[in-house]
Amino acid sequence: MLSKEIGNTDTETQIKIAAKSVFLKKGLAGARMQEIADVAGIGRTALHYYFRRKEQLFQVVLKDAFRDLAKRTEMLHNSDYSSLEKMEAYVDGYFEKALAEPELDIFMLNEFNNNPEVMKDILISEASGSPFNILLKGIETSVKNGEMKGAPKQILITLISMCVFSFAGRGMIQNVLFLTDEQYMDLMKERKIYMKDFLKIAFKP
Amino acid sequence: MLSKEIGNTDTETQIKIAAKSVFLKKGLAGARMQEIADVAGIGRTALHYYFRRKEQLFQVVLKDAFRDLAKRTEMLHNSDYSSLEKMEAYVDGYFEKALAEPELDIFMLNEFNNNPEVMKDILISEASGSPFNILLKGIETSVKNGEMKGAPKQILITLISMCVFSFAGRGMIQNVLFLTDEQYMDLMKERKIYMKDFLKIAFKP
DNA sequence: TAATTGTTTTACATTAATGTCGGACACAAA
DNA sequence: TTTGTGTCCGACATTAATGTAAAACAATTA
Repeated sequence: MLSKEIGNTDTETQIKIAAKSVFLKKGLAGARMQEIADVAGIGRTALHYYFRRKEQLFQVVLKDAFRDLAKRTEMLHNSDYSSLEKMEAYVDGYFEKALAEPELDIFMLNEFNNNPEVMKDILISEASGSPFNILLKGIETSVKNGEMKGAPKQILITLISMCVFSFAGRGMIQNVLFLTDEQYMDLMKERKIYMKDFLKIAFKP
Repeated sequence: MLSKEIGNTDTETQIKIAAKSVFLKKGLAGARMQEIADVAGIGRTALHYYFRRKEQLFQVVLKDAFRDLAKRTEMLHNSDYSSLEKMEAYVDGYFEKALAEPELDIFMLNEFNNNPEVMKDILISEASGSPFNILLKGIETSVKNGEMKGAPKQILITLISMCVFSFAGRGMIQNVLFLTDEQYMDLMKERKIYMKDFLKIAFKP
């Protein structure tokens, strides 16, 4: 009775957490309702009671995940940093979140490729507006002001590449450089510092 | 006797081509034997005749795909370019291949994450040795010589990021920048030029 | 032509996963 | 106590995908 109240973790959020972890690892097609139920610690039919179909559950998880990703750049709103400072802040925010949940990156990358229409819907429905566009606008004005050099879109892609790939490419990186999980994590912490330095000089006019 | 003839121009390679295209789009779990058979223009059971099980077919496709990826850096062997020249050559080779088959990147990225052991096996079994290590060695000596600045591993990851993400992140890029397929392709052609320029200055001491 | 080999198809068995339905159970309000 | 509500489970029903065995077919070669 009280157990239910205290553990603010009611079944529904338990399920969402479980589903997220399974979907991140296996993708939509690879995920099994049974496994999600197991992870959530409930019966499979109870799972269906909350989310009638797998697709439905997936949509919910996807939207949440996207919101998480978007949060990584939340700090950029209303900020009056310069563009370079914004980039630094972006990197900081990004790496902080990503170090805690490295699987999210590859998942989002896949979703953007697999059902772009869905992602487009989500992008539109999120009032906040795409965080990337904020960055792009900033970069564009910086280039005009002569603070930065290069084609704005290319600069943006370079920045995103370096952030996203660092985590989405985890398997590749570890395999190629023969790194343990700890070594990888350490390398990423180092990379956060490295990138902030790098960006400062790389786009200097 | 000669029935088999040179070059399996026949069903078997037809199957491999079909399987590759389906696996690239849907992944292992999402792919259906029926669909592969359809694409190959044969019956589903004939497919089983050639490759008894889906897993087996997948392995074959995966190895071939990896070989393709590795080929992108083939030119670096035995070359006596400087490290920067090697990077340029790498970018050239990479973009050339990737522009022709953009889906390969996200596929490989996923495979490295999903079954790293398999990828490790492939890496080892390929006598050529990991192409990335050739790059890394080159970068390391360049840094020692004072031709380049920065931690070698970070430089390598930056380079790979920029190549791989450009194509693996296609969905994300198109969605965020509102690009049609043509516009995306054009942007990538532009990016190839941009990157070669960029790399030259970005790592200068 | 008959035998041999290799290929494809038909028809089926098996397995696995999803989704649904009726009830069981706990708790709360009347 | 009864009635109602929300939650969860067991037992199906359904569907879909995989894999296999045996027959049909085609092409080649003795």
